[in-house]
Amino acid sequence: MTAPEQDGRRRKGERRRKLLIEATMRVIERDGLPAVSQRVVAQEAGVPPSAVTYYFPAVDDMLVAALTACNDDYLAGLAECAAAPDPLARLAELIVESSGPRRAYVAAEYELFLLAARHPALQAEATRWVGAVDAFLAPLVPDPVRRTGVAAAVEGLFLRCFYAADPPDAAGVHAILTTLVGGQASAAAETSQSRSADSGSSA
Amino acid sequence: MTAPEQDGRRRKGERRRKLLIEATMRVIERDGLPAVSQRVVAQEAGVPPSAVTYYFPAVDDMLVAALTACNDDYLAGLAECAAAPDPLARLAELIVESSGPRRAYVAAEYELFLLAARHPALQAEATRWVGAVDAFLAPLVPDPVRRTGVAAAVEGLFLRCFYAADPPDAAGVHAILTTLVGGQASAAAETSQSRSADSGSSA
DNA sequence: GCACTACTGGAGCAGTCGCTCAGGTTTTTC
DNA sequence: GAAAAACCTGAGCGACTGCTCCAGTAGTGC
Repeated sequence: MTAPEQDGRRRKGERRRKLLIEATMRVIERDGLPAVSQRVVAQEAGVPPSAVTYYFPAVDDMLVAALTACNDDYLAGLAECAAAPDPLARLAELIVESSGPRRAYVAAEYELFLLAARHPALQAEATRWVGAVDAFLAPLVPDPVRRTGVAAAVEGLFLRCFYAADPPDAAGVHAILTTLVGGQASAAAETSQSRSADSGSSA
Repeated sequence: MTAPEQDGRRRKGERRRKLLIEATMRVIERDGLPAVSQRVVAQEAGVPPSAVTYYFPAVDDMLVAALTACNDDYLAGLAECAAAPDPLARLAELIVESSGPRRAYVAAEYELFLLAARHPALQAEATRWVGAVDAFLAPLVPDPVRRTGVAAAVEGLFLRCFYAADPPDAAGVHAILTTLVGGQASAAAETSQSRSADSGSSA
């Protein structure tokens, strides 16, 4: 009765499974979701095509696994933002990363949303993400109507950073977020929004 | 020297070209962008596969044409919103339609954004849409920082209406938009935003 | 040693893919 | 009428697709 994580065979399998998911993400980033196929991913990962079939019975399963993993990653990033001293500033950084090192993840995340309309398993993932964003914003934006609007803006900003020719920088995104959250603050106020006054007044 | 629009041959060709684009949109809505192929679109349109090749030398050309047509359609819708007595309310209706009769167009529009990162021709289309939204919001939101935020929220709301299991209704979207635009107005303010200073926005 | 399980990977099948091509029909021009 | 232009199509080629099958190998438990 060896535990799965101690079984050398299973550990090797898990490692390879992860390798395949990462390869899938790279393919999505480079050539888009339509380019994902067993053979392409296999070559990207440096494994024979049949290995892909072994870990993911169908291509669809591989896609779901990759997109779910991507969502996990984003949720972890969001949790990190919430724990930061200035959550909104950290979120702005996370958003801006979409134009650089994390391009693959944004592409995958939005392919996820698009696929969610047709795929029940991914519908749940999309809902999970939306719920997390709402929870993240709750302490900062008490009004639920405004909060939904800010959440929508976060989605839009992710998207814009991904496809725009000249994406905004972290400071710009931060200014936008504070403006939408603050409400009465008209222009990009230089007030560092680091005080936690709003967390106590309306909890 | 007959004008192209009077030539019976060309008119028939244009009609068929339009038919193919509409078929492409239907395929995108039903099975997603990866499902688009010459043969599938041909069957959807009820024409032989070679007819697709005749009008669109490559599948990529067909995709670009369909997505551009979709963008044209959205830009026309936005122009109509700007001309309405209450632009924001009309925009809310346009957004909510994404969960119903115009599902195909939202799917296509976001596939456009995703493809834009890789395809120059679609990059220009995406920029055109973003510019139009900005122009639409300009009279309503003077502050450019806030305006960019509201524009991002509009994108996010479109997306949410598309994939959400229970999408918001027009009144809800309208409340969100007025809250974000109004700034200090916390809940859905009843202020009718019916000034007609935005007649200059063209295209 | 043995049986058992997890993983490996080459071969191959039926189907679809994008795309070409040669020849056909309809419409316009002269 | 003839010639030209635009539109139309069935056949088919090589490449790729998802997926199956099955004879292997490596690691585990006894």
